[in-house]
Amino acid sequence: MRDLVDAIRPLLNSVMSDIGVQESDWDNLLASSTDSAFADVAMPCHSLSKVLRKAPNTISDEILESLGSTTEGLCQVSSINGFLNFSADSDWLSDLLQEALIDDRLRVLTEESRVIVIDYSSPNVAKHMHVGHLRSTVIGDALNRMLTHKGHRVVPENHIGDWGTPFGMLIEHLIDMGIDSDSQNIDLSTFYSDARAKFDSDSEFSSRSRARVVRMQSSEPETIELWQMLVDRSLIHFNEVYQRMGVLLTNDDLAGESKYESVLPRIVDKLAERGLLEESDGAKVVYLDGWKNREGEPLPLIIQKADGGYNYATSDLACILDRIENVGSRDLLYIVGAEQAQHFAMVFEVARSAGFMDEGVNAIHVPFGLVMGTDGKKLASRTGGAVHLNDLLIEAVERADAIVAEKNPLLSNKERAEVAKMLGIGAIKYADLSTDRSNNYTFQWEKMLSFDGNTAPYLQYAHARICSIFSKDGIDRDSTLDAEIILVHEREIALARALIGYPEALDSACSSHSPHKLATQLHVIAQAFGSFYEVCPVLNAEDKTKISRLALCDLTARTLQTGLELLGIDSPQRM
RNA sequence: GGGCGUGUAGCAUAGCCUGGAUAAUGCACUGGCCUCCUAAGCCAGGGACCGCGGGUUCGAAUCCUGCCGCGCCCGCCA
Repeated sequence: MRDLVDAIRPLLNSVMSDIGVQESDWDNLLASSTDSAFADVAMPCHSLSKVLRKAPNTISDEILESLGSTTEGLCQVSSINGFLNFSADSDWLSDLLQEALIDDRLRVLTEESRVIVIDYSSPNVAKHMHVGHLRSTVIGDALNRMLTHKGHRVVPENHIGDWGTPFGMLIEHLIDMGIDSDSQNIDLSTFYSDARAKFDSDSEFSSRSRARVVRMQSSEPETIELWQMLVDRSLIHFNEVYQRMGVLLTNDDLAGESKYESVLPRIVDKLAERGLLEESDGAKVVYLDGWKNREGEPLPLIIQKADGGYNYATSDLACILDRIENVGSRDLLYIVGAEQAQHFAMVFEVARSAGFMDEGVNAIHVPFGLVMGTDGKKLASRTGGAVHLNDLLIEAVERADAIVAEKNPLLSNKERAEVAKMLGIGAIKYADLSTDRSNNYTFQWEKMLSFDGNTAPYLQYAHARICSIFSKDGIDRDSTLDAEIILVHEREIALARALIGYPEALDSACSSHSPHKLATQLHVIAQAFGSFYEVCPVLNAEDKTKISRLALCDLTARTLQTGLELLGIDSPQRM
């Protein structure tokens, strides 16, 4: 109810100064009511009793009287127990809805455009994408869409793991398997583990693997060619998964570790120039105040290993410099699991100390919890290994297909397949995006694919029901744009309240990087619609009411569809 | 041992940043509602010492503090 607060504030301004209360004393008292049963907006006056030396309910009574008729056409005001309660008038609500109706952006404002780099997904070359990449990819994709919608230039960066010591063994393994063979034939599900097993058991293999790393780092053409084969094979896999998931990432967004490899020595030099580097057991490290290891000794951030190799931290520092100097961004988001919180805290601190970023740069680790199985442990396959993301997505669509086939046998095979994809993928994404990302969440097929509750199918169904109203009578959706919205029934008014909360929820979701705040509001809207639709006939209503309700339906559908799209979820017309 | 996160009805969650009234939502449960626009839905009901103890405050799920449980992290992996 941000809009109502904004509308009431100027009215209170003069009243409050008249009774002798400074703006700073009441400014943040005026806010959305904690309980919508009382009011839309409320102002508790208890803290003012110190200033005015009067009882809270006397104060709220006085303010109510002073407001007089100024709130007419805006809201009803009452004074109870020291609270001023403001309830929006239906005319004011309908004015806002009509604004939204003719607005492609549904009253969502754009912000002053910033360049925002979002680092997400980050799978590893030569490995299958697995469930560990799910949340980063889904949350990152949603934030990408949401922030772009708010008017920012989002630069997605997929920091794939395509460099480092494991590539020695991977390349040698590729050679062993026959380099002439088509890279299409590389089986990513076993490639890495096969190579690792040989590396651990075969000393001849491990020694040539180590030699291969050196050749790779000196950019020996033959080695790079083999490396590129592995990368290319993996990109085909990544893109297959991304396409199936419907996320925005493409090859243009790749910013793998190999991209930064050549500038790492420069990073070391810069840190040395700043006097930050120290030597410890042959490694070059930075010690930061306040960080201690298990033994209580100073904990370093390792910049260069004793063997001369580099770590993830160094690559991250190079990334920061690149993003600020070359991409021109001052907003860096890292959609990475919560377990890496310490790593990022240290990296950001070093980057600041080294002058890579000043205080005005927002480098933010956006952490998330684990995906748990129903056994309460980190989700794993039956054999204990990581669950392949592709398999998960395929299963989601298969399960959705079976449900749709049962619920709506009339759909053609083609349409059912399309709907199943939207429902299945939507269900997985929504399950992830509808709760606070910092919680661990339990992966449950039945729950996420249920048509009841706070799920993607429930929201999609609400949308599809509205579409079917329009198609039933062959009514053009755009025909309602100039409709007069008349809110009479309490459930029409409840739906209106839900709808005007959309822009606010989106803004809140963006500023806190918490997509669930948008998801929660969409669920409120879908619920309010379901409740409205049950008792408010649309097509069978009289002229003006019918047009008004059609407009309300259209606005609801557009809000659900747009909101879901911002979460990366499609809304079928029929299901 | 230190750090980060988390704990809210049987279960899953929102609310915590920025304190406000009878703690909200979903699943499950109980009962009701289809000759009428998708019942894949809707309505009603029961169910919570908001982990525990202190503190601050007129007022604490929310802020501070101490415990407890759970998860994760704590030097050459990423």
